[in-house]
Amino acid sequence: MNIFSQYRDEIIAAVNGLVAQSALPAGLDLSRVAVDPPRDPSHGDLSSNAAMVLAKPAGMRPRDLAALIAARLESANGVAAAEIAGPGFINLRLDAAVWRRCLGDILAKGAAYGDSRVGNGKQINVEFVSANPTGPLHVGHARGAVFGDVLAALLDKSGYRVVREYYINDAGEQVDVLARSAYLRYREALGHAIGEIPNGLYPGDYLRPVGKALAAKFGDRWLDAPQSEWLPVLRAFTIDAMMDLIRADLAAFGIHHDVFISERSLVEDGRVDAALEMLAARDLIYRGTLAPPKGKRPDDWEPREQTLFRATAFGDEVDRPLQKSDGSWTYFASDIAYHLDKYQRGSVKLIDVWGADHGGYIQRLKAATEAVTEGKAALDVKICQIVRLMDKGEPIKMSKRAGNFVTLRELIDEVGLGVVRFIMLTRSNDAPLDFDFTKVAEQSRDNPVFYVQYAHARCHSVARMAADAFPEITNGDAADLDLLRDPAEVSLIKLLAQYPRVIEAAAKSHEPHRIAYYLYDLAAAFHGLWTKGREHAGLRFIVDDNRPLTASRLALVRGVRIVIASGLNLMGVVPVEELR
RNA sequence: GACCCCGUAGCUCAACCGGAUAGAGCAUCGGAUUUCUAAUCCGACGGUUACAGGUUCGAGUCCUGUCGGGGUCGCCA
Repeated sequence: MNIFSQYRDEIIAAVNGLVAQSALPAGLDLSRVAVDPPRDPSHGDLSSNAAMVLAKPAGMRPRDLAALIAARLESANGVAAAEIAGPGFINLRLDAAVWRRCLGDILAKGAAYGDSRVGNGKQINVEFVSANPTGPLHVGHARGAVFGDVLAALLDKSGYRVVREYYINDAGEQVDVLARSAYLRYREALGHAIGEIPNGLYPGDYLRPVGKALAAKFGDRWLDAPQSEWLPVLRAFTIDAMMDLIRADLAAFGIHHDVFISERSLVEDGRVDAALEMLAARDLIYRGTLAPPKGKRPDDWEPREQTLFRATAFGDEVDRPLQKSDGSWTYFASDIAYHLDKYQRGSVKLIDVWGADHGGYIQRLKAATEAVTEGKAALDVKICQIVRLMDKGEPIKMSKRAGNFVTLRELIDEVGLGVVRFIMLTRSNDAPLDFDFTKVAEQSRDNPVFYVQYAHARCHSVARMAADAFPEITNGDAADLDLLRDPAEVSLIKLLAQYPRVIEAAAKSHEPHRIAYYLYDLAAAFHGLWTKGREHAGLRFIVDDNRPLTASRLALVRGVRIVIASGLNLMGVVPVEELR
């Protein structure tokens, strides 16, 4: 039950009633009618802009229209008052009983509270991580990994059929570099001195075990063989090893993908050719020469004729190359085939989660997706800005070249899985994020993970204490929610009632960080009520000589616990019951 | 030079498809502790939402331009 959409329906019913009376013209566009919680509590419980957005098409003054709608709402179920305010807002005040029913609903639904059907069973494909199979995951991947995973969870909860997907970039130059790097480690494993790893190859130690495994499997078979012979073999072997590494990292990070797709397999199965033929048949591919970039021109610029996709026909800046000079496909070409493939497997909504450095690539892939699916699939690309690792407010210097970059595994071991995941969602995805090792280990209010976990633990603590005071009270007790009358209690329930709306909005806007902010607010409200009980004994959750009141307050605490646990679970963070 | 993201309190950031008096935390100052875990809470201070125009009943949010920070820029992914 989403109280906001429920009363939005009431308002629309009221408008339709006025249309039926011919008080309003038919055919009004109701899509902009919204029902929101007002910022200022004196504006009631729910606030709607209906009269303001409908005034012009209805040919009325906003406040006059608001009066008509409000008059009809007065008699709506659960409405205590419908007032007109400001330029034409309709403010609804609800019966206290409505809020108590909300709490009852939360308790009844438990973990299913907040589920919705807005996705209507539609299949949606979320592609995330998709790190090159050239090494273990590092902090740079962590943010996109959490973002994609939680977005997928959010869409799942909102009634979509979610496909979580990882695209393996195993067809380009990078994996050849990887194979040559592994070859050196293979020589090393066979006792040959290899010296410094040459510039441009992967220096990481993680390739040493691969070298040993290659030596164990092939002996000295490739030692004096030409590169053309060993490269494909070593490449396949090493990619497999890297993907094993990455899958293990993902598992340690609590992430599961439903589908892993190999770029190479798309090329080898002729899927790229097929996709490009579809475009060619519609005259969207041609041979041509691109103009050099304006302003800063690369030193070695010379005009070249290339195979180009007509991206400009779909809103991109320039047409984009599909083929390298050696005849192989560019990454872009196989990506076109890949996105067509996602569509053909049943997803009309596609989401890609990328790092900020790929921002310049969005337009062309949206253009290509539109072209190759003939406008039937919509691609949304979410960009995650960089994570700056800090310690005590000072940036930590990292360089891949020196091999001292922080792996995802090290990060998890150092601060814990839940902390990493939560912190990654404490910023909007398109803002850079500071990850401070000192701060996230702190147990204080400016560490949101701790703060929210503490609220959850407190809920459990109260339940434990209550079990001592009233051994006979159980979770199954039918609590009389009418006893929850303190304004602070009621406003806590109102906050709980917003949860389904937060989930829906986060899912719709593809912004999982909203859960983190909501949970922080909820935790603050709960801590506040808790402290009130210290100051006024009558507001304690456990009231020694009043069993019925204690039972109803425990029900409220249970509601808080359910919602915090639900939000944390969505974020992939395990709610803790104790913090000691 | 072009394109994308960002610019909100001293600092780090929110602001729900455009809504009413722009909100939190930190910092600063002042309070609350015989505890259902004070690892917490309450209050005060703090704003020309970078700047200039525009759209409209209404703009931090949308459009145009300027300035500043970051990212990207023909066969890397």
